[in-house]
Amino acid sequence: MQKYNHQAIEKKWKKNWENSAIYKTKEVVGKPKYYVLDMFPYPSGAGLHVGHPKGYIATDIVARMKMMQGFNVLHPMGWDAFGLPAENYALKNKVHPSDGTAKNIATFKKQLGLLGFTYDWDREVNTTDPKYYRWTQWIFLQMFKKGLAFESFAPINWCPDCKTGLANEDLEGGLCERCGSEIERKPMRQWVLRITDYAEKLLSGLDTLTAWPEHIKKMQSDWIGKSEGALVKFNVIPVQTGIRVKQTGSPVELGMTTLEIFTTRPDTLFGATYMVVAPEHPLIKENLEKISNKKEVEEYLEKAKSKSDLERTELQKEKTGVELKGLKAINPATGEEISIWTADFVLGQYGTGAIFADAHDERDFEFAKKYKIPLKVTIRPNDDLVWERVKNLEECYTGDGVHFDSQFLDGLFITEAKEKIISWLEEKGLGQRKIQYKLRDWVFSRQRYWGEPIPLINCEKCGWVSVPENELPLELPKVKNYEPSGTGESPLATITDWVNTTCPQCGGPAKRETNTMPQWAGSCWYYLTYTMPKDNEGSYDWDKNKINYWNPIDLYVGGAEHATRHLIYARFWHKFLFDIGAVACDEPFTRLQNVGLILAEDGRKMSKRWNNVINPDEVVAEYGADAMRLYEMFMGPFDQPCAWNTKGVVGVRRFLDRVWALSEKTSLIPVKTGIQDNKFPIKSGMTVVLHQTIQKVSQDIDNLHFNTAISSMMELVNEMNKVDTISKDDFILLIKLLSPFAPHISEELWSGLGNKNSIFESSWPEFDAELAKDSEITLAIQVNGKLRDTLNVNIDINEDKVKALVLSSEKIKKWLMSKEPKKIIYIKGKLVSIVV
RNA sequence: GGGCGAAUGGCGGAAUUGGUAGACGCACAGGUCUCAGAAGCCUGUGGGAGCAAUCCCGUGGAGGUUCAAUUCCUCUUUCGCCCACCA
Repeated sequence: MQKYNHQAIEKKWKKNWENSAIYKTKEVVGKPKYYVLDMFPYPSGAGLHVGHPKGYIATDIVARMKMMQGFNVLHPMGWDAFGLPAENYALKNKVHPSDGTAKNIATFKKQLGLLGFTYDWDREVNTTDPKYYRWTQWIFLQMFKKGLAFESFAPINWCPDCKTGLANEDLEGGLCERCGSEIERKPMRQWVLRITDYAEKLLSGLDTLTAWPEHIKKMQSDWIGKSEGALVKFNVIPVQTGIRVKQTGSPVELGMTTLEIFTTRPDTLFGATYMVVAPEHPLIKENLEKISNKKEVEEYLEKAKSKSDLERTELQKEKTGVELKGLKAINPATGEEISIWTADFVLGQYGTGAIFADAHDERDFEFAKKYKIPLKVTIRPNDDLVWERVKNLEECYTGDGVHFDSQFLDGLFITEAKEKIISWLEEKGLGQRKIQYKLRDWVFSRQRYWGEPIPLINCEKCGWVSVPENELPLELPKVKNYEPSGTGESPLATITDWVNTTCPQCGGPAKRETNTMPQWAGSCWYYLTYTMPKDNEGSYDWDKNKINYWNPIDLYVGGAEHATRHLIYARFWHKFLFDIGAVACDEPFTRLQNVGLILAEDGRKMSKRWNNVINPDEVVAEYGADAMRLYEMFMGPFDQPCAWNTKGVVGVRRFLDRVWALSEKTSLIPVKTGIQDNKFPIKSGMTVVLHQTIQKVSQDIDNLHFNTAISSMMELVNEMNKVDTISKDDFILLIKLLSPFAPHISEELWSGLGNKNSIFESSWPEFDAELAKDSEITLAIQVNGKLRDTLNVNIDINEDKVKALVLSSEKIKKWLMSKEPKKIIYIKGKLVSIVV
């Protein structure tokens, strides 16, 4: 018997699999389909470290089991190669992004190849391939046609380091998610996608995603941030040195304007004692001359403007603001005049950029205390002690209670009061019901080179016109200088012969849009491409039959960091495609699983910076791809972060060595009949534990509990090691269970048993509940809740017999101390509990 | 500040409609093999007491429910992740 030589075996089978094309995606009629997908990587210059393949190993295991279970399996891989990381890498290493990307893809592909995945490389996609982004552009044009893509000049997030505008989702606490620079707000011309039109669908769709982790759904619904409330109009009037201007003439003549606010608590309107507008609110600019402390206000605005977003959030402990003297608002419910303030804790971009303030909101309460603005309590808490403090304005009460001093709301609790006042506002024309979302529209253009060109043309006469669909793809021109200009113009703007074109509508002179799409564009729909057929030139066909055959994805695996970006964006695009009839399902990912990060041995993230990166190539060379695959699945729960430990690889390698050695024990035992269809009429000594393992491993793979699947196989192997011989049938079952995890060694052992086909063309072992049943079980016997004895009995024993046996046990007699048991509890197959 | 999740031996972790805590692996110790070492194999391995049988304690901490709690409830500590003035 030769020693297990992983290098020779893995090389042999990789080559063999390539030649036999067993991983080509099949669409056999009558078989169910299973589409299992990883979030595709962007091919960075650093190559893979051992953390990257964890998710890929998991999907590969699922894919292989599903294949053996008789599914048509689609398990593809591709490259998300546009965007800032690829471009920054290229700039740093002085290579053209397209050359750098091609090189990195080759490295990634080689590294993935070492691990023996089942990818069908005929279906590989690359987002930077014009044949691919032809359809990215096409989808964008459909959105443009439907008014979902629009030009905006509003201030956006600008990263001075990356020299580009960014979406809200690209920020982390006011910093650029990519480079950590402080973000500025800069007014710029932008293309924006109206994702907010889909806010409600994106939110309600979450309820249908029963196979998604709850915390991811929670993150998405928080990000969408739905609030139900009302818009309320306040009249604003000028006052002169405290004396109101006499009310004669029309409101307009009086200089009266209205200030609209959004609130989720319209029921506190009777207690509104002041208002606050954001520093950028137009009310200030429009009424500047009427403001008596104009100078003070202007100084405050100047200060607020110079504060970055980061400062604004960091300085949140202390709220600042200034009153707009000379202006007053009229509380529409009470008719009282109330003061108006500006403060930067009110955000210009949310709601209407203005609020009314009352005693039942923490921030309003705090601000009023600081600036000694009067407050009026209108809700009485149930608890008298709390009420005492609330009444004296010592505590802000935000909970439910009975309204008072609120006219027709008196005596009502919050929910009823809200309903009633909204009806009243609507009746009087003072306001209306309103649903507000935190989700912002998606800033979709980047002032960078390495992205999909936005296929629009600006004509002096016709305005923005689509590039005709039959002219797609609009290819990204090759340029020498692709560094970002920093002026807010894309590097493409300098290529005049590309920019200057003619209008497709009127034929007149026109200019191309020079901004490109963001990194996230290509990943919004790539999973559809894997299912689209290609013609001889490699062009994709939007073949609805094929797309709708494979989609939606049955299992999608990737990192939790994509919860609020890729996964929201992709759902948005998919829902749009559904609405225009381009796809048949309205959610793209039926089931989602998160991969837990693999940390370095020192517990930190693997990074060049810490010099703690482990390269998979070396692990594969020393211990084998099978050991590496097995270890990454064995190290802990799949969705939990876990530190790498090379000693652990040694452990699973020993396990593989033991499996290898086991094959020796099988050589003299003939194969029983019926092996091919997994029927085992003869019970061997191993049958019970074997069938328990079949059940456990099959269920665990379905649930992605790989660590316990592996430990149960280890237990089986330990059992097999205890006996002198094992039947070939039993051994075959073991290697079939092992094969999705460790494909190379399993294939070698399978072929060593004389099989001519691949183990992955054989069928998955079927679990037989009858065969998995133990005939004898161990009962635990407790006295007063403490374990005092165990009892081996036949599985079919009846209750009376058990009780008699228990009471006759010497150990138990000792603990009963000749007292009469008060109660005897028998849990069938588990335990007997005696109470004295 | 808010939300979500977690806490089990020296380490990674297992155990859920509440039912024998510590499976499996690592590490460690003893043995075997060897001239010797490595590897492999066998045995042991939560803490404490005892020659032993056996007993006591034990799942971050404090209570509670129960015949029985790692599991359920209340409070609390620590850590991780996400969001962060969203009216």
